[in-house]
Parts: sequence; C-alpha cells; structure tokens
Amino acid sequence: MTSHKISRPRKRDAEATKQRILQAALEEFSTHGHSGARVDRVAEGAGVSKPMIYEYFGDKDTIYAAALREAYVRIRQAEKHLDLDALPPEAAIRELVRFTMNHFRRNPWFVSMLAIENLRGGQTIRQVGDAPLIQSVLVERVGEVLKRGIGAGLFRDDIDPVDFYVFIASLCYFPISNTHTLKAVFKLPVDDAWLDKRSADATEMLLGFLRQAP
Amino acid sequence: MTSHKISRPRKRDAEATKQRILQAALEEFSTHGHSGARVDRVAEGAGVSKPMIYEYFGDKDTIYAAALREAYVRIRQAEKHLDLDALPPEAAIRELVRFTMNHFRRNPWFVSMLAIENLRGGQTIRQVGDAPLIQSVLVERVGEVLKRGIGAGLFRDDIDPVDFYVFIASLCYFPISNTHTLKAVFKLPVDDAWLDKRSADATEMLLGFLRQAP
Amino acid sequence: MTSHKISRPRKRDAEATKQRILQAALEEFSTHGHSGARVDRVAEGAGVSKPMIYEYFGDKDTIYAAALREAYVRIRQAEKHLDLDALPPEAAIRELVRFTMNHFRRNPWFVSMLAIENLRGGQTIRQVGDAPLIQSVLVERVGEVLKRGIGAGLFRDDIDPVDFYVFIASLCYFPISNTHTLKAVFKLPVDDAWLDKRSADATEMLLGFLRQAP
Amino acid sequence: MTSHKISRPRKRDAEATKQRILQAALEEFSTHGHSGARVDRVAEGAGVSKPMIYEYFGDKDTIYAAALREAYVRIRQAEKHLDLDALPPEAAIRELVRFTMNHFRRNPWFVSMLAIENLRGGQTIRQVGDAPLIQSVLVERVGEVLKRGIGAGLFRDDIDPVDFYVFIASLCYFPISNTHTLKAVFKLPVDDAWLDKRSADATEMLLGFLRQAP
DNA sequence: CATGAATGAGCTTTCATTCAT
DNA sequence: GATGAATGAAAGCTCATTCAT
Repeated sequence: MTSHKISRPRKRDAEATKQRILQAALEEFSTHGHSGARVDRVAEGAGVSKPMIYEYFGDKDTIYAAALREAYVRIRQAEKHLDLDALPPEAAIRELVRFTMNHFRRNPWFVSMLAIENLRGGQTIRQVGDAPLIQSVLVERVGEVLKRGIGAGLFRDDIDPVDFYVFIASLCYFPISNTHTLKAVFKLPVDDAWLDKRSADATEMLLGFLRQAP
Repeated sequence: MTSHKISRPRKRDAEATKQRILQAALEEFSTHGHSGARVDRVAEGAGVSKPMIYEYFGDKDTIYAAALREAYVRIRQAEKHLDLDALPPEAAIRELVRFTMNHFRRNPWFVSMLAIENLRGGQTIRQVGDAPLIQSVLVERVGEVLKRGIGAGLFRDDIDPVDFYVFIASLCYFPISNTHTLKAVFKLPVDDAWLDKRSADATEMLLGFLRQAP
Repeated sequence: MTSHKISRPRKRDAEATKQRILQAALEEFSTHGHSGARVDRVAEGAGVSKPMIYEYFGDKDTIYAAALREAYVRIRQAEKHLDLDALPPEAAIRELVRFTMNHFRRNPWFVSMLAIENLRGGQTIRQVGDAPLIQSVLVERVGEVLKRGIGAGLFRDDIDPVDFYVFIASLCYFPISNTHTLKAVFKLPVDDAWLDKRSADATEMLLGFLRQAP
Repeated sequence: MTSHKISRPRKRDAEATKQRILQAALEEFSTHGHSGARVDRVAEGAGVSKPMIYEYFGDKDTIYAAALREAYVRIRQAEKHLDLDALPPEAAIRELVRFTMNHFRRNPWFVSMLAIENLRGGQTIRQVGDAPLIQSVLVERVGEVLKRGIGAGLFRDDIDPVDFYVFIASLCYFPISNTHTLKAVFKLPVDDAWLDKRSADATEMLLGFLRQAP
C-alpha cells in the first residue's frame, strides 16, 4: 500500500473522496487494529473532515467493514496478474509458492487485516459475505495446476485444491505475520534472503507431498 | 508478638493476587487485543480493585508485557510434557507435529497473543527479552530428533532445527489463527476432524522433506 | 424575448417553496422542540435542500421564529370560522368553550408550540411582536358575547374579556398539553369522551361564574 | 429550587455527590429541556467531572429520568405541608386553590418539567411508574374535602376527586406555564397581584361549580 | 494493603452552517 | 436559484489513571 500522501484532494468529487477515505481507513486499521484505529487519523490521512467519513460510512464498524472488503478487493485484483498457463505443472507450483510468498511480503497490510479480523472472531467477514469479490483467485489457479499435474501423472490425485492452497498459504503467511516474534524469540533474520530460502524449501516440501502416492 | 508470623502468608497472598491478575490480564488481552483490553475488566476478572493492579504493575502497557511473558511461560511449561526420547526419529516427528497442532488448538489464547504482539510490531517481546524463559523447548527437541534421524541415515543433514520448527509451526498455526476467515472465505469446516487430517498431511509433507537428499 | 414572462411563476414557486419549508418546520419544531429540531429533517420534510432553507431564512432561530409566527397565523385563520353572532349569550359561551377545546384538541402542534415557546422564556414571541397577526380573534368574540350577556342582565359586569378568555383557555389547554402525565400519573383516560365531559363541566363552571353577582 | 452555588463539595461522599448531580440535573433539564440540556453543565453545576455523572447514571436519558423522578419526589414532599383538616369544606377548597397556585408559582421548575415531559409524549414518566412516589398528595386531600363538603350538604356528590383536582390544576397551571405568551400576546401583567386575583376568581368559579345541583 | 470515588484527556458521533459548482 | 459536498465546533460517552481514606 503506497503510503505517500494522496495527491491533493480534488474537492467536490464524492467518489474520489470515498476512495481516499477507504485508502486511509485501510492504512489506519491495518496498522492499529480495530480498537486502536482512530477516526481522526483516517480523516487526516484522507485529507477530509470527520463528518465526511460519517456521512459516507455511518460508523466506525462500517468503516472497518469497508476497509476489510477493500483489502480483499485489492488483493484479488493483484492476484489476477498471475498467469500459470504457460508453465508445466511443477514449475507452476514453484511459481505459485513464489508468488504467494511475495504477495504476503509486499502487502503486509493484507496479512495484518487477516490477523485483525480473525482476532475479532471473523465477525465482519462473515457479514461481508460477497464471496465472488472476496474469494482468492489463487484457489482456481491451484485447481487448474493440480489437474494438469494429475493428468500428466506427476501428482497424486487425492488432494483438494483448497486444502492444498491452505498449505501454501500456511507456509508463506506465518513467517510474514509472525516476523517480529520470530526475530525476537528465535533470533531469526527474517529478511528477504531468509524468506526466499523459506519459499524454496517450502516449494520442495509441497512438491514432495504432491509426488507421494496417496 | 511481632507481625513476623503473618508476613509469610501475606507474601503468599500477594503472590496469589498477582497471579490472579495475570490470569485475568491474559484472558482480557488475548480476547480483546491490546487497545481493546480494558483495565476494568482485568480487575473484575481478577476480583481485585483497579488500584491494586496499578500498584502491582504500573500501567496498562506493563500489564500487557507481563501477560505476554506469562503466555510464554505457560506455554513453555506445557511443552515440558512432551517426551520424544523413547520414539524413533520418524515417529518422533509425527508426535512433534501432532503435539504442536494440539498445542495451538488447545491454547488459542497463545495464538492470539502471538498475533496481537506481531500486529504491534513486536514492541514488547523485544523488550521482554528474557530468552531462556521464552524460547520454545520444542526447538531443542527438534534439534535432538533431527540429530538422531541424521545419525540413523534417515534425514538429510542440512536442515536447521529452528528453520524446521518454523515449518511445523507454520503448518499448525495458520489454520488455527485464521480459522474464521478460512471458514468464511473458503467455506472450510475448520473442526477437529479437518485439523487432524491437516496434521497428518503436514506430517507426511515434513517427513518427505526430511527424507529428500539435500 | 426577456425572461419577464417566467418571473411570475418563479415568484409563485419561491413562495410555495417557502410555504412548504414553513409547514415542515412547524411539524419539526412542534414535535421535537427547539433544540430537538433538526434542520436536515425540515429540509427533507419540505423536499428542498438545506442551503435553500438558509437562503430563505438565515439560521435555525429564524426558522423557528417563522414557524412560531406561522402557528399563530394558522390558528388565527381557523378561529375565523367561529361565528357566535346568531347565538344568545349563554349558548355563545357554550359554543366558545366547545370550540376552544376542539381547537386545542385538533391542533396539538399549536399547543406544543405554545409550550415550547414558553419553556424558552418567550424569547421569540416577544420579538415577533406583530400583534395584529398574533392576537387571538377569540378574545374579541368573548368581548362581544360578554357585552351582550351583560346587556341582557345575564352576566356580571366586572369581568375583563381577556381574563375570562384565559379561564377558558386554562380549562381547555391543560388536559391537552398534559395528556401524557395525566394518563401516567392519575391513570386518567384522556380520550374524546373524557375531554367532552371536561368541556361540558368547564362550561357550567364558567357560566356559574358569569352569573354570580360581583 | 435554590440556585445559589452548592456548598463546597464534600469529596468522597457518593450519596451526597449523587444528590448534587440530581439537583444540578433538575436545574439543567428544567431550564433547557431534554435536548437542550448539556451534561457538561450538569457536571459544572454539581461540581463534579462528567465521568462521575455517567458512573452514577449511565446516560443522558437516565439522568433525565432521575431528574424527572426527583421533581415529583420534591413536589410530593412539599405537598405534605398542606393541612386542611382544621378547615370547614369551603375554606378548605379556598386554601387548596391558593396552595396549588402558590405551589406552581414557587416551583416553576416543576411546571417546566411537566411541560417538557409532555412534549416528549410522556416517554419517561410512563416508565418511571413508581406511582406512590409520584402521585400527588393533593388528590387525596381533595377527596377528603369533597367528602366532608358532601356530608355537610354543601357540595354536589357527583364529582370525581381526580377530575376536580384537574380543574384546580388547569386553572393554576396555565397562567404559570404560559406566562410568557400571555404577556406577549395579550399584554397581560402576569405578576403576583394578577395571579392572586386569578386564584381568587378561580376559587369562586370552582365553589360555584361544587354548589350547583348535579 | 486495599478500595470507592474521582478525573483529564480523548474518542465517536452529531449538527448548524457554508462552499463550490 | 439550487444543491451535493464539506466542515468547525461541540455533544455524549469512555478509559487509563490517581486521590483520599
């Protein structure tokens, strides 16, 4: 998420204003959590007055819900850039893992929003529903790759794409989401090099798993 | 007749009170996060007056730090019950994964505290330091098991125990920490059965990885 | 082709708009009081934008003043329908009381405006001045009836018409203005039947008073 | 209601503090109405900080309810000082009217609270219920006097005490509650002399009514 | 030690009013 | 003339923290 000051507010443009608020809200909530977020800071970040925010969204919870939804929308958008069709199955898996790791690494605000929403018991995501907008595109890609791999006799055929995607996500999410405790507790150097190695090892692990007989 | 005689029980009481506060704080912070936690609720949960809490801890941040430390202490305590010495290397790995998964599953407050502290950028854990009290015993166990496995020619010899433990943790942590979004977004039934399957598959994945030539 | 031709309709529209605002304001202020009234709701009720309201009236206090004045204007208008000339004095008094009671009963917004303005210490009515527009027609009628009654030797001759009208008003106003507390505190059934009985009794009371020797 | 600054707050006395808040709330609500009342002013008037008020009462509506109840409690207290037993029936009625008029005149805050609560549709009084604390003592007195008058063959026997009390109240309430509009609209000099005359005339009117055959 | 009473500072939300088109 | 967009100022309410007993 680019945090450089939003370009000078073009006044009297409702849609643009709403978008600026959303952007600021996403920054604020992902950095401070739900209770820690301050509507004042959202207003300042968006370059608008507080009443505008309430005009457009109603109350803090609704701003949060909108920000969470926005997080998913953006991530989904970013995921569309992944194209695995040209790659053979195993290479596709490699690319998938690499992509996922980078995805989380470059969009830590998304990882934060996930953590925050889960800490809240998923109250909001459950209501946002709106599956098509929210569901990861990656799962579809995974499904396609697995099918190709199975067809080529390379992968076992008893793996659910969602379950498998959760493995990928698990391996990529944790080192990013828990960077700080990993550094402090295990003295790990959670930097790009370490994450790249992690990504590579995870890939091997996952491919090994896929190659195993059921 | 000095007051000497009762000074011992007093101390006992004080210690017990402090412990009750810690327990209440742990519950409060893990369920509501740092900003969401309320000192009033901690006091009520501990059955003491608010000034008591300030007497013992100073301010909210310090209570939080103590609760975080307490979380690690308790988890470390629980980890001591794991004994892998009697098991052959591969069985030991299986047990380790099983144990870790159950560990997170049964102590969701710990998972929450990890998420919370990481969202805060690890501010506190970095200061708590106190490594010996905090570092996971599991890493040592992992180290021992890996060594035995390497000695027996079963496992590759280029794996760092900490790195490997992080793989285990990744695979077990994510489905627990992100239960709610997994349910809402992927319609996954994140229940005991699903988690057991996950644990089993993760085990295979990890063993496969250990068996691979470097 | 000047714009002259449409200037008349414009004026008509402007006047009509102003009237709609006044109507909405009257509703709003009489139901919510001065502080409780919301300019937004007046705008919505009148079907115009807020700036329009400020264009026409200036500020909330001025709207209130206009609404109060409007209340008096309307009431005065309604009072014109009372014709006592054909009735003998005692019947005229009966009709007068009946009319007043119904007047308050059917125009509770007027009773409310009176209460509201008095709670505000009469700040506004004092400034509105504008006596001719505001003074009740009823007082004149009362004066005429009393004169006729005195002339006929039926009524005592030391009664001031205004004072007497205030008696009528007192007896009719209170049960309407205080309906809710009367219901709650005295369990009175303040409905049409009860008010009719009240009106009848009040009439006897007032006639008895008029017949008494000074 | 004495409005001179309350004697220096004796700190750390919960009951006294609560009472001071109640006093200040009564002043504030009766002067400014429900929406117009400011919690800040109540706090200042009571010599406490705002949080104290919320600690003791919860929210603005509850403060209002407590103030309304307090108004009734005080009025009932004041009404206890009326003793009619020694007076013959007609004198007792005279005294009753005189007392009621003075009651309203000296406690305008009570008249205001009645008007305010009625403007709110009696929302609160309906919930306060609590009849014994709220019902006027005067009604009982009226009942006793009427009974004595009927027994002495002086009064008609078809008058309900409550209904009759409402006549008294009507005649005394209106000139007080509507002082300001009466002054502004009818140029009436609503002062002590005028109110005394009113009281006297009302008495005659009411006695005449009581003496009439049914 | 222990606590009921109290508060400064800040948070979310509202509202009369104005700007800019 | 008309309005959607915007805001300064304040209102109700909360919370970490301290006082006084």
